[in-house]
Amino acid sequence: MGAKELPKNFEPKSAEKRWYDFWEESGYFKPTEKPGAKNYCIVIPPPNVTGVLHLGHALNNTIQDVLIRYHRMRGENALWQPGMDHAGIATQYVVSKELAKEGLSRQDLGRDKFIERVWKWKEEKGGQIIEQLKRMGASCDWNRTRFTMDQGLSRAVREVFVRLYEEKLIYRGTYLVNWCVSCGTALSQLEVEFSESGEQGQLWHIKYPFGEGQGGVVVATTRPETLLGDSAVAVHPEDDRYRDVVGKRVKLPCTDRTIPVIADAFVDQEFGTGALKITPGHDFNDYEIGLRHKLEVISVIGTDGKMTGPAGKYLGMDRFECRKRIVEDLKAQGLLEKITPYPVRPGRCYRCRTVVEPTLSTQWFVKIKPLAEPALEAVKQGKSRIIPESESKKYVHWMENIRDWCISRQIWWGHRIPAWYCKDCGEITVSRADPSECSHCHSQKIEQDPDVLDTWFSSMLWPFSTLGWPDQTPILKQFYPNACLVTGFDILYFWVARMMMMGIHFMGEVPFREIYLHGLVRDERGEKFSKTRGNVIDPLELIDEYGADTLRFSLVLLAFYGRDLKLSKKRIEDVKHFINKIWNASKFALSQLEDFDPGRQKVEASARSLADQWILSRLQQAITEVRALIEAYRFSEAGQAIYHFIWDEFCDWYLEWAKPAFYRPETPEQKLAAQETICRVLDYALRLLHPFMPFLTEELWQNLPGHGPSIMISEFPEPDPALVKPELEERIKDLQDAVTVIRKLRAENLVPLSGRVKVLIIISDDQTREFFERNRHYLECPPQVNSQELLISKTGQKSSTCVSSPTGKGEVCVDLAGLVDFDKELARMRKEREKLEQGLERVEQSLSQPGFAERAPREVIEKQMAIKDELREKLATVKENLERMGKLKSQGK
RNA sequence: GGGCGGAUGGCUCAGUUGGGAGAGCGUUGGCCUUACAAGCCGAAGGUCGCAGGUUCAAGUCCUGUUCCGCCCA
Repeated sequence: MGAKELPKNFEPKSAEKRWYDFWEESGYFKPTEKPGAKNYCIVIPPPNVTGVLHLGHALNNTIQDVLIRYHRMRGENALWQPGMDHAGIATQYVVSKELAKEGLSRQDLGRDKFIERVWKWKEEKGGQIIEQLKRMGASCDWNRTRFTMDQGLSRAVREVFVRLYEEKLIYRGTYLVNWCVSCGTALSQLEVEFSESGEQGQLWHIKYPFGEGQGGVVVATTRPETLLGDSAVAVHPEDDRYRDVVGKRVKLPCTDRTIPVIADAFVDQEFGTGALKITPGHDFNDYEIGLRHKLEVISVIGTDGKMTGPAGKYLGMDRFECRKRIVEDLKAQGLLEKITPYPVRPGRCYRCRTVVEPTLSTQWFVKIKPLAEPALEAVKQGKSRIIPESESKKYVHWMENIRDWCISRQIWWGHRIPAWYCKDCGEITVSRADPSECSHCHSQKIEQDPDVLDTWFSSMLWPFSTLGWPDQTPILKQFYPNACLVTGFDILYFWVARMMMMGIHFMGEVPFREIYLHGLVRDERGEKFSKTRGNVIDPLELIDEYGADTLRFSLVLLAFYGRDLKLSKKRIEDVKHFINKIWNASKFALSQLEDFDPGRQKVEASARSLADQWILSRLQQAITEVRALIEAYRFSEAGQAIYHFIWDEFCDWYLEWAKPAFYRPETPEQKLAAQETICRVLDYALRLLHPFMPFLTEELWQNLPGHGPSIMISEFPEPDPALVKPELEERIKDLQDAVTVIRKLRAENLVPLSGRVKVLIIISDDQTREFFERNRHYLECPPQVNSQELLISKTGQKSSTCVSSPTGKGEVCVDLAGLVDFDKELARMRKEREKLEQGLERVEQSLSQPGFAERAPREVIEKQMAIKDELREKLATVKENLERMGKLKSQGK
């Protein structure tokens, strides 16, 4: 080998840095702007500015990179638009924590100073994830990186808010909302999480005595402290137990109020006592019932989680403390009937895990139905295709049951709501530019709403705001709608649904042609990664240990269509082995190509050997498959197709068959043809693999004779029909079958490769026999048999010391020269016979099935007949051999 | 409670208009065969969750059922 000799192993660290810098400096990440080329745009799901790379990002971005590299290589104008999300609550939390270390709160700093501080934090520590994505090999156009709080994107937010307000699709009102007492802000429904298995709670059975007379009604509740805000007790209208009670009034314990007993069909008669306390101020269902019955809404828990004025003597007490006190007081009054354990599922803040308190509050909302309907239709009509299909059902279901969206948040970091309240006339001014006076009475005493918008309000504009909207930029025209969105199905509602609504509403067209939703990355036991479980794997550590390509390909192989994926070190090791295999095969191939120049040395197709033609034909098949599978978002199968082609076909068969052409060429043309073939196949195989393993493939490709500037901008392989040879493949298959049988017989009789054997192949069909004879070197070459000792014949003269087994086209006999273990061989053959008999029985049964001949299609009948014939022949061979061997054994030979 | 999905060799999963049950890993036997022991060549291993039905033919379609997962209430 010459100067180009490759190192023993692939060294990911140096290759990754080297090639990534090279690509970026060469400007390969930018769209090519080739005139006439198809536009292909993916916008990145913007990671949080506070985020660090986890395996979910790794998967998500690997898939996007596969797509974008694939389409780029197909010659399309490919733009992968990167950026980050300002993550309102999360970022404010991080910076507040930093401040706390200095003994400060955000209130100490004041709003403006705090915001300044957040920006400073963002510049210094935010956005680490961008650098981490680069380590994954992500080929985003980094010059176009956007941030949701950037000026441009903020302008888009304002434009959208104002337009929706003008269209009366945004309104302000006082309703029950999910309130986090710890974060001090309202949350949307989606930001409230429920624990998977429920939590241990209790059910308190409390007696509400009748206002007059004896007795009372017993209610069961998991939240006794809310009774202070009760407005009624409800029972089911058809509940006989309470028929006489409806309309009466009961005394509300711990207060001096009485409340009515009402009838409402919402009540579940089976639950508890069948009587439900109604607290419209602190429960969503009760709120609805309250509306139906015009009940008073009483807030007894404040925004700080402490009891309020209407709670009477419990004023100022924490809500959980109050629960204990209420229970004690009820006990003291003899009103507590019993306590039973009961699993509860309290809603918790997605950010801080505090139990969310439904609270009456004045907030901004988006009236969602008018926006949801077209977005629902778009998916139903296939304008945006959700992949996998099953996910679109969830989308439809969600959209059909969607409720108004609370968009105001009582935090500081985010897009401030562009609404100003007039102190004089009380009217609201909503404006694109900061106003100096009230638009109603021109008073200058106006004050901006202190709240900011839900972070999703800006990210829902991402597919067009990143491209310049509200300006009608050329790039917006070019790349909207985006070709594809790749994201996890966990944010289908949060993000995808909202982008659909906004895209259609403001751009008049769906934001994406296709939406690919992938699963969650889990650990090897199928559990979610979490800090509390302690099973978190840092992708960067994996990259350090195994290389980015290994991680990428591992994720791809596991990313089965529509499923969560279970990652383990073992799977990663497997891919490491595959990479090593590619490396070694390439090393071998390149070592044979040192004197080869594809530009100068033209090879006639006729000079190609059978093996050359075969591997080229198989390559076309691989190309066709990989293209189709990528386009169908079947990444795992695409990866497997490449794996199979490279390992099983290229390495295991072709390289072995090509070796004689390199080591002992019969003619220079033969060697040249093999060189041309190996060069071409390696070139194309690397290109097929490039979207999945960008670094390894570039490293190897740059060593190929006649390579271009970068594999990244080379053309993705297209199948060449002229090279597809199904008949040749069939005949090669016959050879491979024969080789496999020789190997099998050797292996089962423990004959090492060093042990010489004589092989006889009996083939009655003249054409096949002649083909075998002409290509006998292929039977010898993965070295199973010495050429002098291979006999191919029409009829057999089997020696007494041979073992044999049928192949599809004949019979293979291996002479063990006295080494036959008769018992073992007889056992093997009996098993072989048994299998064939079973198979034959099955086929014959299906053939003899009444109606089969009349109703089955001709090709099925023919196929079954062919199978039957083959099995029969094989069975006859085996039976004959069994008999022969039995005789030999009894003769004691 | 409602919606959706899954159940196929020890494990992870393929199986695309119904037509002789597949792959990778693991297990196991044998090989240092000059690209690769991170390798090579073999082998074993499944009544396709259960019960019905449609069909000449069901892992594949229909109905019911059990378990598991996810989402929503």
